[in-house]
Formats: sequence, C-alpha cells, structure tokens
Amino acid sequence: MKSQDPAVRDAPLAVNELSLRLQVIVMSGHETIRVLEVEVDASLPSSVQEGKSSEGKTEEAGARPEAGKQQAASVEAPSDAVQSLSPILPISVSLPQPPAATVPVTVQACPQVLSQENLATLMTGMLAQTGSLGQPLLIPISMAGSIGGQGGLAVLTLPTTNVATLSGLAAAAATQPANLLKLPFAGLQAATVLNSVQPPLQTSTQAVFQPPAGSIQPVQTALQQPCMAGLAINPINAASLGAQTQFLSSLTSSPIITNAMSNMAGITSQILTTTQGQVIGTLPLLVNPASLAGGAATSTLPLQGLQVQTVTPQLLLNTQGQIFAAVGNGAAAVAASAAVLPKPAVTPTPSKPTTQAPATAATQLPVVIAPQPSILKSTTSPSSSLPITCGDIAKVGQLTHQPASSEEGINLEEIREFAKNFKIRRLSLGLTQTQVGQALTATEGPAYSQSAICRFEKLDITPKSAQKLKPVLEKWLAEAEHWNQKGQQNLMEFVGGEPSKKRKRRTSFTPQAIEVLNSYFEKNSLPTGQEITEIAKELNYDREVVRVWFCNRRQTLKNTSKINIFQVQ
Amino acid sequence: MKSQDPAVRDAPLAVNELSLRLQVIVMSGHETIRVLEVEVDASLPSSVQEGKSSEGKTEEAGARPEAGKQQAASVEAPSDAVQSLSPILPISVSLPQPPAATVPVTVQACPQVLSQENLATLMTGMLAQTGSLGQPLLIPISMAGSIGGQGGLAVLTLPTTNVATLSGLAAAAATQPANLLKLPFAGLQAATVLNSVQPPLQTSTQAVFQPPAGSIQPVQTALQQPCMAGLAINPINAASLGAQTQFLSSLTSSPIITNAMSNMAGITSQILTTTQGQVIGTLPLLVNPASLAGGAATSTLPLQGLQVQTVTPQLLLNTQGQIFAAVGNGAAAVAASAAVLPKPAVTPTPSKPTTQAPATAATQLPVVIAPQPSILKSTTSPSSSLPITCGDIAKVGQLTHQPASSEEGINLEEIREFAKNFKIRRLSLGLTQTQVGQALTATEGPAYSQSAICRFEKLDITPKSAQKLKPVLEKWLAEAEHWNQKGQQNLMEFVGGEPSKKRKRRTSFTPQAIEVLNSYFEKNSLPTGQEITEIAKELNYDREVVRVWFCNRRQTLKNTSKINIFQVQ
DNA sequence: AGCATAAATAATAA
DNA sequence: TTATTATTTATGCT
Repeated sequence: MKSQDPAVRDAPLAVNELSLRLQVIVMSGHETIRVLEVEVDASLPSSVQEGKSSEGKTEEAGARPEAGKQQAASVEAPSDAVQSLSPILPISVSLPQPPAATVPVTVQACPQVLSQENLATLMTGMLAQTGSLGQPLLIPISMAGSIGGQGGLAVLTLPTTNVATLSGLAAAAATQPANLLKLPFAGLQAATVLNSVQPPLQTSTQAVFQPPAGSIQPVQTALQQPCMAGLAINPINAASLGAQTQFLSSLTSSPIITNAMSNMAGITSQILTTTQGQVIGTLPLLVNPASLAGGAATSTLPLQGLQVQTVTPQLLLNTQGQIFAAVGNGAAAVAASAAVLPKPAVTPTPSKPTTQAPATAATQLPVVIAPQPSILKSTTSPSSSLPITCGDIAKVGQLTHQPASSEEGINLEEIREFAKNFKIRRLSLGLTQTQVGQALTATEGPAYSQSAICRFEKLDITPKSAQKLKPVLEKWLAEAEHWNQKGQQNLMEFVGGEPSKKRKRRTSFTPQAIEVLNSYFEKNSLPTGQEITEIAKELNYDREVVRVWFCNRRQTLKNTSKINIFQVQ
Repeated sequence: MKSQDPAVRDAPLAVNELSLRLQVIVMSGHETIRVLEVEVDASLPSSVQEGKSSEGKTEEAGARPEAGKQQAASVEAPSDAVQSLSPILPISVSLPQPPAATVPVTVQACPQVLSQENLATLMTGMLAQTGSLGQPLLIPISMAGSIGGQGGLAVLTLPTTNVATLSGLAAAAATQPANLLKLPFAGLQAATVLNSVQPPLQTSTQAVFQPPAGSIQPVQTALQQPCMAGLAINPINAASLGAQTQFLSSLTSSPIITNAMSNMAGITSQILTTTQGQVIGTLPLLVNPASLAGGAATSTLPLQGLQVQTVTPQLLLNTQGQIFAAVGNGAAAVAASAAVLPKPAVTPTPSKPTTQAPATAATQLPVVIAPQPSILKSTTSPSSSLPITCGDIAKVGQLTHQPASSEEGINLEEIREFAKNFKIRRLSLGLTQTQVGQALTATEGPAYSQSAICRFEKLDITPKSAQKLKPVLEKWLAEAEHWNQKGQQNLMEFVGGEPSKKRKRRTSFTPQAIEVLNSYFEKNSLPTGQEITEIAKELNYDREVVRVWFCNRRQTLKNTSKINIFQVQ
C-alpha cells in the first residue's frame, strides 16, 4: 500500500478533461440495485441516466431485528490504470426518492489515490430499516462526503440506516423545502492540480433535490442555490498522509421525493470529468412510490440515496474502474416503497452510454442524511488518517455509530476502518473476494471463503470474529501488496497458494453416506466409540466427523421433534 | 386453574349483546404495531376504527438470518373484564392495504370470556417477509377467525411480519373506508344458543374473492354489503366438547386486494357449523398486489385464507381460557405461495361436522391451516379436553403433526395445554414475554429469557425442556396472579425480581484470553489447582471457568488428535 | 442472501 | 477423565 500513494501522487494527471462517464452502482446489501451512468462535464451539470436496475430479492420475514450489525457492500471492479483525470469535479447527486421510506444516504468523497490497477469502489453504510404501519416508513438519507485533494477519489456512499432512527430526520427534512443534497464537490476546479500536493481546492456545489413541482414544493431553484450550507471540502494532500477528509452534511429533502424525481429536468447532476472520462456523479434513485392499493396514495415514501465516488483520474482510466454507489436500505422498506409507485416519472436526461433506466420518482419522504464515519485510510495502519470529518450528524444522529469504538476489548472503530480499508486495498489490487478467499483458504485454512471475505468487508460478522480475522487479512494483504509491487505476475502467483489449516473444512456427506448414517442412527442414536469407529471406517470418513455427525443428528432430532411433538393439529 | 372452568361454564352469559368492541392488535414480531378497535354489531356489519397505533421499532440490519427460529408475538393488552357479549357478532375488519406487500392477517374471533381483569389479545402467526426493490413485497394475508358465543372476546390477530409491510395496511385502513374484511360472522345468529349442546349446524358458505375487475377497483361498496358471503357460525356447545371445527379455505385474490375487497359482494365464504357451534370459515384475504413500480400492476397476489374458529361459549367464559387462532403458515411458504395466485377459484363446499377440510380452492399455494391444538382448557390439568378437532389440513398438510401426545413419559398434551394457558394467563395479567423473562431470569437464573418464554409458548422447544420449564412457569405464574389480586402494583413489584440461578451462562472468552490460555496449555495441559487459580486471576475469569476450559481443551485435543491418528488427512 | 447443518466449544453428567 | 449435551458459529449451497 505504502508505495502506491507516492506513485499516484507523482503520476501526471491530465487535467481539464471535459467529460467523464461514471458508472454508479447502487447496492442494497449484496444486490446491485441499479447502475447508473453519469456523464459529467467539468463545468456543466451532467445528466444522469439510469443504467439498468436489477431487482433486489425480497426476503424473509424473520423480522428479527438483531441490532447492531452493519453491512458493507463490496464491489469487485477490476481495475485498470486510469491515466489522468481532472482532479476535482463537481458532482451532483440527485437523490432518488424512496417511495415509502427515506433512505439514509451517505456521500463520501474518498480521496484516494488508486494505484494503476485500481479502481476502487467502496461501500459503506448499510442499514436496516423498518417501518411501522401507522407511519410511512421513513428512511433517512444521510450523506457523508469526504473528498480528498489530489488525484483523489471521491466516493459517495449512501449508507442508509435504520429507518426508525431516522424518522426524525425525515420529518425534518420534509418540512424543509429545499431538500437537497448539495455536494460540495461541485465547484471544484479542474484546475486543481491532481498531482500536486497542494491542498485541494474546494468548492462546493450543490446537489439539490428539487421537489417536483406538483405536490410539494417546488422548485428547481435549488440548482440556483449554490450550496447547502456548507459542505466545503478541502482536499488536501490527504494522500500523502493517508488521511482522508470527510465531510458530512445532512440535508433534509422535502417530503415528496417522487415529485422531485418527476421533475427530473430540474435536477442537476454534477459531473466529474476526467481525462479518462470517468466521472461519477450520483444520481437520484428512482423509486416508485407504490401506490397504495385502493387508496389515494397518501403515503409518502422513502427514497434512497446514491453514492457517488469520485475517483481520481488515475482511477478513472481504469478499464475496470467502476464506481459504485452503495445504497443501503432495508430491503423491506425499500421494497415496500418500490412496490407502490404510481406513476413514475422518469427524469432521465441525456445519457450517454450504456444502460440506463428511467427514473422513477415520487416520494414524499424525507431525505435524511446521516453522518458517517467515513474515513478511508489508504493504509491500514492506524492513526495517520486525518479524519477531518465534518461530521455533522444531521438530524438523525443515531445512525452514526460513533459509538465508542470498543466493546469487549475490541476496537470496533478500528475494525470498521480496517474493513473499509481492506476492501479498498483489495480492489486496488484488482482482487476479488473470491481470489482472496481462495488464497487465504490455501494459506490459512478453510474459514476464509469468499463468503467470509464478503462478510468481513460488510462487517456482517461478530466483532469477535472480525477481531480474529483482521490480523490474518491484514497480514495477507500486506503480502499481496508486496508482491504486487513486484509486478502483477508476482501477485497472481502469490494468490495461488498453499496449504491450509485452521478450522476443519466443512464435511459434505454424500447422500449415500447420510443414508447409512441415518440407518445407524435409527437403530442407535448414541453409538459407542467403538461403533463410531466402525461406522467411520465403513463410510470412509473421519471418525471425528462421524462422531460429530451423531451429536448434531441428536441435536437436530431434538430440535425438530419439539415441533412435531407439540404440534397438535 | 381448575376451578375456573366450571365457573365459567356456569356463568350466565348474556346473549344478544349488540355491540362488542374489539381491540385488534397487530404485531410484528414482538412489537405492537397497531391497535385497532372494532365495533361490532351483532346484526350489522361493524365498522372498524383505528384505535391507536404504536409504531414499531425499527431495527437493525443485522441481517443475520440465524435459521430456524420462530417468533411469536405477544400482545400486551391489559384487560378489563368484559361482561356479556353477544355470542356471535358480525365483525368486520378492515384490512389496511399493504402498500407493497400483502400481509398475512389472522383474524380470530375468540369467544372468550375474559376475566375481569382481562382483555386478551393474541398473536399468532408470524411471518417474515422481505421485499426487494424491484418487486413489491407480497405478504400474504390470511385470516383465521374463531368466534365464540357468550361474553367472549373476539381477538383478531394480525400477525404481521415485518413492519415495513404493514405500513401499507395502516395507510390503507385509514384511508379506506370501505375496505375491510368482513368476517363471516355477520349473520350469525345470536339466536344460536351458546350453551346448548346441540350438535353444530353446518352450513357452508363460500368465501369467494372476486378479483376486481379493473386493475384496481374501487369502491366502497363494500360497506354496503352486509357480509361477506357467508360465514355463518353456529355456535354450539362446542364448549362442552371442547371441540372445534376448523375450516379453511384459501382463496386467491386478485392482485389488488383492495379492489377485491371492495367487491366484497362477490366473495363467498363457506361456513361450517357444528353442533358445538364451531365454525370455521375461511375467507379470502385481501391482498393488494403491490403495483410494481412503474408498471401496470400486473401481478396478482396471493391471498390468504382465513380461518375462523368458533369457540364454544363455555370456553369463552374461562377467565383464563383464551382462544387463539393460530395461523400457521410457513412464513416463507405462505408468503411465497400467496404471491403466486392468479385467480383463485374458491370452491368451498359445505362441510359437515367436525373436521373438514375446507376447501381451498384454487390456490396454488398452500394455504395452510395449521391445526391447532385449540382446545383451551380452563384448567391446566390434563385430560378433560375433548379435542374434537376437526382438523383438516388444507393444502399444506405438512404443518400438522398430530402427534401422539405422550412421549418419553411426558404428557405432551398437558404441556400444550399449559403453554396455551400460560399465554392466556400471562396476557391476562398484562405481562409481556419480556417481563416474564426478566422476572424469571431474576428469580430462576438465566435460561428464562424472553426468547425462552416465547419458545415455550410456541412450544418451540423440546418436550424435555418444556417439561422442565413448565413447573417453573406454573409456579411463577401462580404467584404473579396471586400478587395481581392484591393489586397491579403488587404484581409489578413482583415482576421486578431477585437473584438468579440455573445453568451458568455460557462464557465467551475473548480472543486475547484464549491466546493466553492456549499458551499455558501448550506449556502444561494439566495445570494444578494452584496454577488454574493463578491463570484465572490473571485473566480475570472465574476459576471454575478456567478449569473447565482446560478440561475441554484436553478433550478437544484428544478428539482431534485421534483423527490424525486414525485417519488420513 | 438464507438455509441446513458441520464444526467448535462451554457446560454438564457420569 | 470421559462422554454428552447445549449453544454458538459459520460453512457450503443454491
């Protein structure tokens, strides 16, 4: 990692690129919800188009809240070197409207210098949300933005949080007319030299949501308005420090997002242009408010946030470099809202490239911006980051976990940062979770599957587990980066590893074996050690494996029997 | 407990009551989402009003599935004594429209006589569902209703799962005047004698859901219509027998349930009458097909069947006796199935006595009616119940297990009854599972968490566990009731308990501690008592815990080493 | 993204 | 000390 920075910094950047095309991927959990492509013009507002949207799956009811976990989405964008880009670009993010809920959106600008092969994308927040009957779900949208100077990458993450929490925000937002998120990015001059270590210029632009004319307010004046209050980002050679500046601002949007969307015309998107023509602009998500059945749709809904990531020019060049926006939203909430949409307004504007999807708009809900702990460190090492977080926790402060980081002796904050960093670094190396998982499985033994990596990055694991995983990942990643310096080839060789250890690989019994085991079980659910040994021999499985099988089988029987036994008819 | 029954039975019942006010509590998980108050008129359709709604909490994203747990919701409605009520009342329930999803609703009429201090409500089904962005969530709504004669209490349970889903409902409900589910109850004659032992009459009605003509249809004609088709309930002295007839039919509704509802007229319901006056009619649920965002709503939705159970009057009288309607559905399964239905044909036909399987006609899904052990005994004592269960298992037969009652010397039937009774009594005391759990944790030690209570009530535990839990709960409950008699204050005081005991809570070692322990283990796997004490002190863990750790560690080593010894790999 | 269940491991019982 | 159980984790699939 270390070496990367310098390189990047030194890399000459082409400035004054005019247009950049960004692909914004909005994710919900692991699903890609939508891909937008944004054309950005350095000086002009860009238009946003929706690329494609893939639907999320719906899930289950468990309704079991279980608090406290965060999810991060990971992206696997292969990267290619990006050459020069304009340093700072104005970006506008339009907020889609959540139909039924407000989605917290976090916008983060990550000033990261990506290595040549990089294209990094980040995901940040997640949130689950729930709505209650009585009220429309409010999914607060929060934006946290950090922007870095130099060939930084701007990442806009729109993590959503719990709806509940946010509700307050939403409400507030609703009231406010000018809802909008203005991103500070706008106004950044291309002039800013990429390489220079000079501090980044900052200009703030506005990302405004305009409410649709109709129902609710009004106006596209937003564009007019310069900035929200103030997200000004001063990019500074964060790269050198490995620090990032974060900026957060939360805004509230007017309630009806939908409307806003429909009035797409009014929406401005900000663009980033890179030499490579990479721009990431956030677009508003389109959510269709679901029309309620039978009723006048009175409900308002949520909406979602996008994440826009600005990548440093270098990054932009990457063939692979994709920018993602991750939108976290509670599935349910989102879905709910989506379902409803009555009339989608699509606001696509000019789009260029590939896919696009229409925009659907209309939402009533509040847009909340939640502050986020978004510091991206370039290095894993602690400290060094300059979290010039402009944390402001918007209305819904709850979301943020600024929580004290440690719990049970585990530095959660540290883990969070590492997880975030890990992803960035992994992506920088152009490695997929699968590759990492396979390599680690080889060197560290099972328990490092792709799933595990995914879960770690999303922090969809317990702190304890994360704590255990962290050093392993850290070490491995450092090695991988080391080899990478010696060339891609070396990296790839490194990735194709060795032995394994640790947790025993989960055994997969053949159907036949299970049949045999079951027949033995029926005869005797508690075989003696001798019997176990024989059975193991017969089936050619490890004795311990067979022993455990019986243990688990007994357990399962007990668990299931409970059900059958009581279930009366 | 014992004494209650008789008392109840003998209790004079007021018949022909004209109005009944029901409190409907919709829960999602453990949260009360909304409380509706329904006014019922014996002869006329009742109107439903929304009482109050409490919002659910939102939760978190944990997203950790953790398979296999079920949730039960409990309601904490304080109760008041309800005196006489008309035996059978028409009840109309309005279904809120789920905006984006269909919500399974279970409506149950419980003819229960509540003790003075009671007002019980129950929760039954649960289901979880999730919606994805692209698609609207489909939450099947099912209704099960049981109605009882005498001063019964009608309990409408709307188990909902995710709150998100419900939002729609609420909204819908609020807005729509007409939509509603009219329960078949209408038309029941008060005339039916409650107490009589005469065999139940049966009539079958049809519950048909008509799909709305248009995509959305309209109308509030629903109200106009008196009743759905026809659930006639003939209460009969089922009580004496303790038998219930269940009827299930599933219907599919057109996509827009709302509409469907509006076209209530067309819907037919089937009715079953029993001597005992048990009738179970299934109703079609109204589901709103969520309109897909941006699209014409093409989807149809699922629907659900209702179950109506009629309870005999006597039962109703039990102070403790509560009638439950449980809607069993595999959460997922139900939901899924529901989602599918194109156009349901309902084919109910008349059924005769006891068991019947309702006709569910066209459903693709399984509407499952879970058989229930619905005999409520007033006493905890075993036997005496006459489960004239008319179990018919609709499509989804899997659910029912009609298990023999005893196993391993454990009287399952007894436990089932107790579990049911426990819930009723708990609710009568106005206590939540959480309160009970906390109180027990205090007095009995861990192992009596809210979850444990929930599982016990749901009998989602092994018979063995239930057997162990039963006496504890029984004793505790008796005490609680004792204190309650002396006033709520006393009860609440009682609930705020003492010490704890029981199984030691599983220790969770920190990674650091494990590291230390392992290092000691490597040096000496069999430390002396002195050493153990020192290690325990150093790590600040209980000495016993450390000792056990070494025991287990040695064991583990042995087990694993055996493997190597015997097997390959 | 969930589920079914293999594996790991704390607590107990014998 | 050994055998089991009770819980918790998390893997392998789909």
